[in-house]
Amino acid sequence: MIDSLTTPQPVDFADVRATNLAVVLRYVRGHAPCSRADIAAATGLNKATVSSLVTDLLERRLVRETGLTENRIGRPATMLVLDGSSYAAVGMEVNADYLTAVALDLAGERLLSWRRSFSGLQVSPGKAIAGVTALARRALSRVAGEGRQVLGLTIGVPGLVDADGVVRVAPNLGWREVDLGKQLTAALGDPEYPITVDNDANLAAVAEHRWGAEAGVPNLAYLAGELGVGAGIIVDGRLLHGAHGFTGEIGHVQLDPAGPECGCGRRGCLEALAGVAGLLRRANPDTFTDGQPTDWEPEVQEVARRARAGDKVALAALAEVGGWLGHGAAVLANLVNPEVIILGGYFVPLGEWLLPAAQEELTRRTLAPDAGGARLALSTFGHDAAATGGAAKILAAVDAGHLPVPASR
Amino acid sequence: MIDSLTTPQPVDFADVRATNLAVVLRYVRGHAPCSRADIAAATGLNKATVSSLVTDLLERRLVRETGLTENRIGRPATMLVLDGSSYAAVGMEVNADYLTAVALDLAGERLLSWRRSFSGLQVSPGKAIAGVTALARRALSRVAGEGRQVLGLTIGVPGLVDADGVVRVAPNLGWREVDLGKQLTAALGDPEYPITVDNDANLAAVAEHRWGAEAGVPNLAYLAGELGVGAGIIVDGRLLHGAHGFTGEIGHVQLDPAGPECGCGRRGCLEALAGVAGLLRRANPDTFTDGQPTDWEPEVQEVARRARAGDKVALAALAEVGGWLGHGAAVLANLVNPEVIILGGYFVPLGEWLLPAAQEELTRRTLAPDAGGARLALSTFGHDAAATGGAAKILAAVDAGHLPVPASR
DNA sequence: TTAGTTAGTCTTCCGACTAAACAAACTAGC
DNA sequence: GCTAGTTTGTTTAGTCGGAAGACTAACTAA
Repeated sequence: MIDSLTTPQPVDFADVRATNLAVVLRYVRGHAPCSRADIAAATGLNKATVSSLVTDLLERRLVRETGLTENRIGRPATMLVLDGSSYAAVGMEVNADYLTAVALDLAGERLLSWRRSFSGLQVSPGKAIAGVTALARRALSRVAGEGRQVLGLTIGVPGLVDADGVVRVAPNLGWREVDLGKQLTAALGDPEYPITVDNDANLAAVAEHRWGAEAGVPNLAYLAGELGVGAGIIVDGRLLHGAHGFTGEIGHVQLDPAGPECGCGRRGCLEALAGVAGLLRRANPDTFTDGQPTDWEPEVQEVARRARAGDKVALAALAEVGGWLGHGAAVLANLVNPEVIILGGYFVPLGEWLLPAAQEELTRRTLAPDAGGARLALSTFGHDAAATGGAAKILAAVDAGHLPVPASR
Repeated sequence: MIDSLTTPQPVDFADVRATNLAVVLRYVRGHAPCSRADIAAATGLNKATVSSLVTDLLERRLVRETGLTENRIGRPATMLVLDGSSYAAVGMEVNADYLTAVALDLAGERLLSWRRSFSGLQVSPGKAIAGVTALARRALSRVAGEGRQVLGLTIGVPGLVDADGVVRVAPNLGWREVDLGKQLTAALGDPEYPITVDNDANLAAVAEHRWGAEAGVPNLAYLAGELGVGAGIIVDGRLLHGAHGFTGEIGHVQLDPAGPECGCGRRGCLEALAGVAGLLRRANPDTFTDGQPTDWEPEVQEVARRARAGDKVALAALAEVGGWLGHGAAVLANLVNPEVIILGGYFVPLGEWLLPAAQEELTRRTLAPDAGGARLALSTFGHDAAATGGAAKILAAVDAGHLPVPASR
């Protein structure tokens, strides 16, 4: 169906063409090498129409003929594959500990995946943006050097990002009211392609939705455990943004009024119970100090090592944190009813010990576990989930019909 | 733009026509008496196209010429208004205490609003469905008697309703796995129009979104306080359904592990703290007994009376419940970021005393109250919010392009 | 070599929108 | 009262994109 909920948005032929081009493009993406006849049969479009659409896509270099023909009875088919080579989408992430840049070609092939250490809290927003710009420039010139047209750049930030790309608050970067989108656009010289900013968990959810182990599941949530805890929520195939773009802020939902103190001033927030600091406090009752650890990865690895070795304190800490994680996941499950909740961040390396307790608690707390309960799963992305999601978001826009105009010719 | 996220869904001229018919219809609905020229100017459609579309809508009797012409320079315009008279949408609600039926014409005018007392818990699902069917028949024959074509029937149920219209669990009706949609369809003799089932809070949210005091706000939630507490969530203009249709089940989110016992076996769920029983327990510490009150309205009125008279116990109970209500609303606000949370059910008659504490608590608990905080508001619908929403959902489908085929002629 | 099968293109048609001219119906002003 | 001006809505011609089906191409099988 045609979407027409927002008021005066008439439709004409260009829209029909764009939509059908996108339909064909998506089919080619999803069904690897396929012929025009396949497309016509599957989509219901007329053979002639498919031919015309494919010609258009070939001219735009979005699709390529492999020449290979199958070996069956009848005339052999010229097979089509997605031609990623002419385009690239760039995703980035700013985090307390690192900057990440990922570039994907149109087919989703990873062109580059860079990571640079970075101290978000120790530099001013201006300096941070300079660092981001530098990394973006390198990534952009790399893909441009390969002759690719850049389709867009999306950057993920751990904080509240409004609809205009302004970072309203990012506690773990020390940012308030930073207009990252505008500044980055200016620094990169107002390029043609769109530059957008989004919450990191939102982007990670998009990555999972598109290329993760649970790709294609229309209702999923991504729950990221880092210094903060945030969620990205996809319902009915759409990423939720809400009135101001601040969905999924589950980190400061209070689970236990008698719980440990949280940075926000309250007690027993999910973040305090199941954020990195919450785990490390419990796992290291004697040595833990309350300053936010900038680079917590070694400490998390140490906890994993102890758990593997059977350390009682570590195992108890993991079970308890797992329980709170399940409690938090249950809030998500009850409110937005995802089919699967994908855990990211430090939950992944410790998943082996967190998951059993978390899944049990989650199941206990969902109203109809047999019918509506959510599964927990571990993210298969590494540190580049959000950056990959940023690139994925751009490719999703192409799939939705915003085809790039042919660059040369 | 044309919506094409779900995979193979090509578009042709019929879709273009349907979309543009809907565009014109929505414009007429929103801009009361207006001329063809107005529509063309506002939508960007060509005057000739608008004429053609309007002719089509006139034939379908969705729109009517008022004949009235404005008194300005130039040729007078023939004004168009929505013609509700040929169609009707029926919404119903099954509740623990009553059955409701509402019929609206296409313009949203209320054709009937009936309420029948009913004891959900004291009759079998079969008997209950017989009662629903009887009321539905009366409503349907009434609107049919007025010469109206029925566009659809939607029925709201306080419980988990899956995507197929099966009521999986409805604690306050004592239902499990009741295929209400199928049974009602059969009982009404497989009519042409769609018969659907949805959660009552979901439907109430639709009603608010369409005709409430906050109509048109694209991000809103409806929080219903009855025996249970449930939410309907609209994000970016769409009602959330989730993987199984079980969104908004906030009633058994635990806010206080040390709180009062809840029917679900845990402690301190929002429902136990801020459901009707939770309030009455606190307001009547001496006389309250724990059986679920079937008809709680008189008792709520009594609490209101006492509050008005300055009764300390009642005021303290209301302040405390208001606080928990704000806490629950904050969970909603942090997860799905609505602009406004509309309170329904018993929260309305007691809103005067609940709101201050609730709003304060909500504001305290949202991460960026200045930027993303949600407002609380009271529903302006009475008992027929869900039923009205059921009818509204059908009219929304018409607005989205599912135009009825012309009945006669 | 011929029959059968499948792929893809070509041609014709139709439906829906645009553009621009035009007819209709009014007001304003001399 | 007549003309000029203005606005509405229809008519006509033209364009675009998809559907249907004939047709060509290229192969397998026997």
